Amino acid sequence: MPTRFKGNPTEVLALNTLIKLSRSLSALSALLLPPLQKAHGITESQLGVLEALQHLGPLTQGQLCQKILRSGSNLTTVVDNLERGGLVRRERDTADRRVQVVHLTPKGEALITAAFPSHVERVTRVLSVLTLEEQVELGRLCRKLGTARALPVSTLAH
Amino acid sequence: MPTRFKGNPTEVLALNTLIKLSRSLSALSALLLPPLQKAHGITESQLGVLEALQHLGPLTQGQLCQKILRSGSNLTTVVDNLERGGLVRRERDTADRRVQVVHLTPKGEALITAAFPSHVERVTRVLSVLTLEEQVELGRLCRKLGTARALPVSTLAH
DNA sequence: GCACTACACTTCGATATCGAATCATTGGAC
DNA sequence: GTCCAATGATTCGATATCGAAGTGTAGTGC
Repeated sequence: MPTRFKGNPTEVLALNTLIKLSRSLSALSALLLPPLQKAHGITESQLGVLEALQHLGPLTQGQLCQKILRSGSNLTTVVDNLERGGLVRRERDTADRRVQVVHLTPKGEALITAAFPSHVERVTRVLSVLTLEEQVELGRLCRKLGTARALPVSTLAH
Repeated sequence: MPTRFKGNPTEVLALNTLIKLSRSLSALSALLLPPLQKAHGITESQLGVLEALQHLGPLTQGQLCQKILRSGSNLTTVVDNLERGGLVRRERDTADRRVQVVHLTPKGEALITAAFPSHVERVTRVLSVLTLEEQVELGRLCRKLGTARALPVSTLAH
């Protein structure tokens, strides 16, 4: 499974770590998303949007971009699909007419209320292959990784 | 950033751990993929296929599916795009005519040879926000997570 | 040698995802 | 008031990704 790349040990470690990270998330997604799709007909991104709206109230599309870490153009598509399914509605902000505020509809509210608990249960069940301490440590490492920045090219020259 | 979900602590921990895992990978992808795209015009999946072919030699599409953990239909698309770009070619297996063997072309070989070292360097640089020990531990936790299985529904009833 | 099952891959229709270009609106400079 | 730069969202064209259904080939049982 690990890379066959012949590099120095630090490079091999970094590559293999990234591969494991990527594969673990793929594996989790394969376990968690089909039930959402089959039982409620929604995707991961749609769940993210619905959950944010339920817990935080109506949000602008820009705010939703922040929440689900996707591009603006992607968010337009996801909200389009949710709107077509009658789960959310857009409302133009009267103060700033560039802004679209996204609201949960009663149907969307009902769906997320029905879908989220069992999703949480599945997540908890799947993550339970790690002890609670391991989950904390994994979270810490991921959080630290998330702070990585692309260094300026000049630093390549050292 | 963490979920607003009001559940028991175990559920909240599991959800937050998953969110951090997902966000860390998104953050890494945002750093690593644009350079690949800009400098060489290839995507992450295409890199995965080209790298596998370079290190392992010609592979069937089924074998490539195993390597990059994607569905067969997706692999068809990715190989289609690589083939259109002249980076790989398909060759029908003479012994079993159902099988397509994917080969690197000289152009593909040149591209992956040019692209991979700088990619590895970027990966190493970005992962270096973690110590080597932390990378090892992160890899171990991810590996363990990847062994998670969906439990049968009956186990929900305890 | 025929039928049937299994397997490798492709096709199809859908959603996700991005970046670049575009559109509409806002708010500031003047 | 007019121009202009910035901002929020959409559109466009591309690739990725899936599952379901379809195609063609292999191999098995009889």
